[in-house]
This record gives sequence, structure tokens and C-alpha cells, in this order.
Amino acid sequence: MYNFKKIEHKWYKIHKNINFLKNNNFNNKKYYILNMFPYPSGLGLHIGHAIGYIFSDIIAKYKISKGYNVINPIGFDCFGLPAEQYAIKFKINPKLIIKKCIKNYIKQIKKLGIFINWNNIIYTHNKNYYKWTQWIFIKLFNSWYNKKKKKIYNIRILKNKIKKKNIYNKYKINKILNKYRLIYLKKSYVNWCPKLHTVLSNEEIFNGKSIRGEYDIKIIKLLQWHIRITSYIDKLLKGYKYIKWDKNIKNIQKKWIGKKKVNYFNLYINNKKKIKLYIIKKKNIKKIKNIILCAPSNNVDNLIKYIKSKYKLKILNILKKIYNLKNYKYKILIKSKINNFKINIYISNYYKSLALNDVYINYNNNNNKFFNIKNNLILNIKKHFKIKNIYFSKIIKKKYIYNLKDIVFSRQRYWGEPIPIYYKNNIPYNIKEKYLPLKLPYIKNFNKNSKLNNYNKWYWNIKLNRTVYKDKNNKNIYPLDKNTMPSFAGSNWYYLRFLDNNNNDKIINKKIINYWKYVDLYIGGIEHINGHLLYSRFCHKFLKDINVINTKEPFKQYINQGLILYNSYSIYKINNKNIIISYDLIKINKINNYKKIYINEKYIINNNILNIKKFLNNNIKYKYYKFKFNKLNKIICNKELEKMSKSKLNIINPNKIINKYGTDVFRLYLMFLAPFKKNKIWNIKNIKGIKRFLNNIWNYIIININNYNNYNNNYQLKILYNLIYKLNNNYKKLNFNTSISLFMKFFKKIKNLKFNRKVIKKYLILLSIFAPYICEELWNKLNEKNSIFFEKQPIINYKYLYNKKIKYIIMINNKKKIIIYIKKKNNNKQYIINKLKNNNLIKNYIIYNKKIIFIKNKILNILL
RNA sequence: GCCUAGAUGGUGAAAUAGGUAAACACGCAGGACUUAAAAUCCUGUAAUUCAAUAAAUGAAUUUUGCGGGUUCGAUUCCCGCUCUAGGCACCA
Repeated sequence: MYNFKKIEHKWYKIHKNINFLKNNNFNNKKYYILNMFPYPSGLGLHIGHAIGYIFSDIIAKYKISKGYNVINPIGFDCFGLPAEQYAIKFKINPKLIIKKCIKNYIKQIKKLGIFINWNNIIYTHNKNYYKWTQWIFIKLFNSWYNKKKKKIYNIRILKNKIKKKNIYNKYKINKILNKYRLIYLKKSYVNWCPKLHTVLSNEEIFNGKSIRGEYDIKIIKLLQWHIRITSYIDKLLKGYKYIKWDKNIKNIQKKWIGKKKVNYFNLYINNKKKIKLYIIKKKNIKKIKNIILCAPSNNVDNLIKYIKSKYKLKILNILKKIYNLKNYKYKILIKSKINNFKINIYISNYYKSLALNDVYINYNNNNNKFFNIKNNLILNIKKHFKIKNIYFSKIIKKKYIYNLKDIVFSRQRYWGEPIPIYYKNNIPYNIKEKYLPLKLPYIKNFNKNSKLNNYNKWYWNIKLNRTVYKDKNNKNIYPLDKNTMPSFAGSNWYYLRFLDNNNNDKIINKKIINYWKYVDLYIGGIEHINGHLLYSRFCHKFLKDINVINTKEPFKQYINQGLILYNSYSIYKINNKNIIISYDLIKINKINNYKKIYINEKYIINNNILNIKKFLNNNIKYKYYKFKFNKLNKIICNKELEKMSKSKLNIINPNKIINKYGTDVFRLYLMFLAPFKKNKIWNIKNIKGIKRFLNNIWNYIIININNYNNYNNNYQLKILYNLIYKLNNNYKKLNFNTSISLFMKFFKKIKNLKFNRKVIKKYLILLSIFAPYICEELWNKLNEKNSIFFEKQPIINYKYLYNKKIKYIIMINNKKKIIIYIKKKNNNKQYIINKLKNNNLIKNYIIYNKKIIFIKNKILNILL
């Protein structure tokens, strides 16, 4: 048994002081590998993160040993909702919470045995970082896209043009410019909670009520910043040519962008109100009969009111009918008179659209193609009938439509980058670049009212160029924008900043970016494809257009990491009552007004039963709650298999496993578990095999430590080169579970042969990439003075891989009978048949054959 | 509901320009060592049936979620389903 704790600690300390990664030798080949940076939550790093970091470390170490100049950095995406909520709960500034979390994360990352560029670390909430996030905001604000020339121009050019005309006043000019800016103001819908006095995300709402406090939600319109990503759609679509992503990943994004050529109609309701309607095939318009309006999440009642008032529909009958269909809980039939004809309008929540912005018509069950309608309703036609009862205008024109919308870029929160805009007579102006950053004020006694609009110093003095208190007598003071940016603002462009994280004068140095260019391999979850990955591509293209960088795409290759799935458990609380109800009762009694609360696995006894005593001991809040038990006098919890995530409280901390088995075993195990891309259900069952494997290697080498045999053994060299050959293929495929089994197979063979120092040393170099510490220690014990990570990858001598004989599988009626080996010079059909005529098992078959199928170098199949 | 991916022994999985299904592990069973346990090592291990023996063993059939198709041959390609997971725009 080797003492992994001692060894791993020793080599961690030594490696810390050696720089294996990034240097400034710009003549060397470069390799930029990057993991999606984590959001530092209180629960810390989980297995999913660990797999990602270990995977990228393996590739980084491989590339180093191939002579590349490698960068593999880490940073933290610090702004965001969870920290702010936590801050409200405990009345501390989010900055302090984040600081604690990051410390914990770094501690955990250091246990994984990975090489990280610690000098290049970034934090998005650091003012030296978000200064540049704000800088990008201003650049977007002051740019517009010329559709004819397909180029980005400064807004000043447009402004001067309009001014020259001398027709418009400054308000009108501002309105026009707002229609062109790449970041612009527009009203859009949000979930508003009057009681909490805040905007809520879909995730903060359950069954139509806010999760915090269980209050009602209203849908209101708010003036918000939007990014005009739609003007970059063609560029985004063209960009796929330059990147090496999986086909299906590209397809997901392409479909999300959803460019379609359509015909364009008007649909009239009550002769007055019209809905714009896009249709792909003209003839399909005849098939429309029913219309389904899609409500935002679980909020059908509000939608009915909205529709009633907007379209003045006479609602004849409302049938609250709950269908058994999965997502059709809120399907409601409204019979109304439209153009004196009856039409069925269904309302459903099956499309979870927050802003009511998306409108689709599904006209055909078979091929599920969609129409898109503008006026904030979703229409879905299930069956096709001949048209009788709706009136359509003639086709107006053909045009392109997109699924992708401009992105809402403002949040009504505190914990985000402040928007560097102030308002003069209601016209937005940006703070001058040289006065950035516009710092986020520090609020000590943090609570739910801690927002920028409650912060009394939130005014901009254009003379002093800093934030000030309001002073009625001073004419140079203007109110600042009270929104903050969403959390993806900082993650749009972070991969650039790693390369030059301390630069105060520029977003990035030109020389540096010209060398590193882009991320060669980007690793992250598939769930980010339609968000972060798309926004980053947009941002990169914009930065290219304003000459910050000169490459077309940010991520040359992208590999999506499979999700780690694990059981999550939840209990159910009746809305507005302090009652916890057993999950099976909800199903039996079809109860609707409940709230789902995730709980930790440790409170569960067998068969999903809640251990109430244990639960109450650690959750004092529920001490005075009533419990509604089932027939067996138990509280049953809901068990689901979901992705490992902090919000679901089903995360596994890697530290426990590392402490028990060591980093090397942990690393090998995670890679051995399953293919990297595959979703994996977490289990720890098979880890013993890895432990045994490393132990055996240790024992084998330690016993032979003074054996200096260095001879050339053909068989040993053959299996070694075979191993290297197959490992190299796996590096190309980016799949390492079979690499581990290759190492095991090799060791099985070699351990029964004479000890060969030369072969074993090469084996250690190969294995060190996966199990760094044990290999480093053994390398050292074999009297090597330098670190094993300065060694280059062993090179294959192909002479040894050459096979003299060819294997043939002989089949009778597609079933394997025997295997024969043929010399290369005899590799032909007739020779094999002749040979088989002398074989007792086969010769009769050959005589009576109907047909013989011969596949060169593989198979001879005799059909009878 | 729509979009995307996946499904192979008791378990994690391996094998796809269509050609020996189950590599490598875990678990289990038996054995060795030990007073005993743990650890370690060795042997066996997809299922069913048949033959035969003291025993080793041999033979046949079935099997990659379900139902079809193409093919001499399908885990792999095509069509139709089922189930599971992820995304659906303010979680990150």
C-alpha cells in the first residue's frame, strides 16, 4: 500500500513552484484550453466541475509534453442572483459572500492535481474587470449596423447625418438613434411581484406564485436595455464554417437562431384588431381552425384578462378543464365570436415564455412546422380543417424571420455591473470611457431594498465625472441608470481577459491576442449552447468589427461535457399555509396550490420517507409546521433523477472521496467512469478497481527499484508502442475511459514479464498525465532528478507495430466457426479456400456452399 | 408541447467507413493465505437448452429499449414507437 497522502502533499508543494504552463515565448506553438468558469456558490465545487477540470488538465499536460506553450486558466463568474438572495437572507453584502465562496473553490481546485495559471485568475466582480465589461457596453451603445454595407459604424456618423437634415429635435433624434444602436432601450415584459417589489425569474416562481413568500405575480412592461444580436444573425450563421464543433451542437444553435423565409399576412379579429402572421407555405393557411394562446409560466388567469382587454373578445364560456396531458394542465376552452363566427381558443402553459413575445402556430401534426406571429401571443393550431371562420388579408410580402430575439440586457438588481449611462432630459448618454469603471456602491447593511435606485448617491456629475449626491442647485448632476447588467455580461468576453488580466489601459494587448488568437479547446455543459456560447460568439464578432481582435470565432473547438445526474429529493408545502404534505397525497388528491422545496439526501430514510426528526433539527424554520401524513403515517418525498446542481441540493462534494482514496485514484476514476460527453448517473461503486490498479503498479516498481535491466525486448516494445498508438488516438477523439483500460491491460501483460526499466519509465511518462503524483514519486524513486512533466511524449517506432500475419474469421451462415491466420503473401480468397478444404470442421461446408463472401483482411463467410 | 441527446449482462461500460457482441472494471460465487476479520491473490461469471462424464468439457439456440425495413451480415443505416435526461430566453 502506498501512502498517497504523503506523496500527494509533497508533490503538490513542489509543483506549485514550477511553471509548467504559459510563457511569453511567442515563437512556440500555442494551445489555449479553457473550462467554462464556475459560479462560486456556497456549496462549493461538485463532481461535474471536477470532471471538467481534470479532463482539461489531462489535455493540457499532454500538450505540454508535446512541446506546446499551454494556457489553462481559471476565473470566477461572481455576479448573479443566488449571491444576492443569500445576501438578502443573511443581511451581508454579496461581495463578502462571494469572497468566502471563492476561497473554498480555490482550496478544492488545488486538490485536483491540476496545472492552472494562477497568475491569470479573473473575477468578474473585480472593478478592474468590469471596467471593461462597461467599456464593451459603451462601444455597443455607440455602434450601429449598416445592413446595406454589412458593417459596423460609429453612431456619430448617423447622428451627424440626421442633424444635417435639420428637421428633428433632439428627442426625435434620440428616438431614431435608439432604433439603430446595438444596445438600445425597449419595453418588454417581466414577472413583477408587488409584495416583494422586485422582478422575478421563471425559476423563482412555482405554480404561479413566488417561491419566496408565495405571493402573486403580475406581468408588467418595463423599459429595458436590449442587445441587437439579431443584426449579427447572418454573421453568426456563417461562422460555423470556421469552427470545429460537433454537428449536433451546431444544429442546436442554428435551430435556436431559427432563420426562416416566410409569407406575411394579417389575421383580423373583431374587424379591428389584427395580428401579424407569418406562414411558410401559403396553402397551409386553409388548415387553421383552432388557436392556442400560450400563457407565461403557470399564469393563465392573467393572460385571459390580458386577451379580453386587448382584443375585446366576448368570452362565452370558460371551461377550466385540466387535461391529463403532461404539460397541458392549464388548457382552457374559450368560445368566442370572431367575425361572427365561433372559434376555439385554447390557453396553455406548454410554452414557458416569460415575455409573451413568442408566437407560434402549429398547423400540422405530422411535420410540426411553425409560424411566427408578432403580437405577443402564441397560437397553436392542432388539426387542419377547411377555413370558415377567420379572415385573413392577402399576402403582403415575403421576409425572413428568426427565432432568436434581441437579448434583454438589464436587471433590476444590485449585484451586477452598473450600466454606465446617465440621463439628461430623459435622453441616455454614456459616461466617458476614461472615467470607467462606474463603481458598484458598497452597501454594508444589505437587505431587500438594497438596489441602485434606493442608493441616494446614484447621480453623475458631468464636470467632476464621478457619482455624487443629488443637489438641486447644481446643474451638472444627472441621474444614472438604475439597472445592472445580467450575469452573462461578464462571461461574454472573459476568455480574452485571461491572456492579459492586469492590463489597465486596454481590454487586451494586441501583441498578446495576435499570438493566442482564440480558445483552441473549450469545455463546458451542453446547457449553455443557446445562451453563453451564442452571446460570446456575438461579442467576439463585435470586438473584431471594432478592431480589438482579428479572429472570426472565439472557440475553435468545443466539447460538451456530459451532465452528472443524481437523485434529488423534495418535500411539498401548501401555499400560504404552514403545512407540509406527503407527496403521494398531492398525486391522489390532485392538489395544485403547492410549492416544491428541495431537501438534502441525508434527511431521507428508505423508500423516499422523510426523517422528520433529523430534518427539523437542522431546519428550525419548519419547527412549527403541521405535517399531513399519508395512510402509513409517513411523509413521502419526491425522488427525481436530475442534473447535479446547487439549486437542487443534490451535489456531491469531491473532497470526501479525495481524502479517502487520493487525488490520483479520483482522477483516474472520473475518467474511467464513462465517455466524457455522456450524461452519467453518479456512483462510486467501481472506484476500488482503480485503487487496486495503482497499488499494483506501486508494488511492482518498488520491488524492482534496484533492477537496472534496460534490454530491448521485441514483445515488450511491441505492446508499449501499441499502447502509445492507441492512447494517441484517444487524445484525438477526446475520450479517455478506454485509455485507462489500455493502461490496465498493458500492466496486466507486463507484470508477469521480466522487469524492464526502460519500458516502465516510458509507461510512467504516459500514465503521469492521468495520475500525476504517484508517477512523479515513482519517477523520482527510479533516480530521476527532474520532474516527469519535463519529459516529452515517447515516440512510436512503427517497425514494431507491423503485423506479419493477417487474421481471418471464418463464418458459416454468418456465424463464427474458426479463426485462421494467413501470411501476407497468401492474402487471397483462393488460397484461404484451399487451406480450408484441409480443415476437418470446415471442409464439408465448402463443398456444399451456395455462395462464398470474401472481405479482404477480415472475413470469409460461407453460405449454405 | 417543441428542439436536442441517450437506451448494450446483476452494475459502470467496450466494439460503429455495417463483419468475432460484452474488452477493461465493479459486484457476485468458489478457492488460497489467516485463529478470525479486513486486505491481497487465483478461478469462474450474458441467458436458456441439450449431450456426456469421476472431472475438465462440448454442442445448439436466444440476446444490444419495443415493432418493422434494407443487407450474405445491423449495437452501427432507414421508418415508426416507448422511456429517460437536458434546453425553451431573469439559475448559471
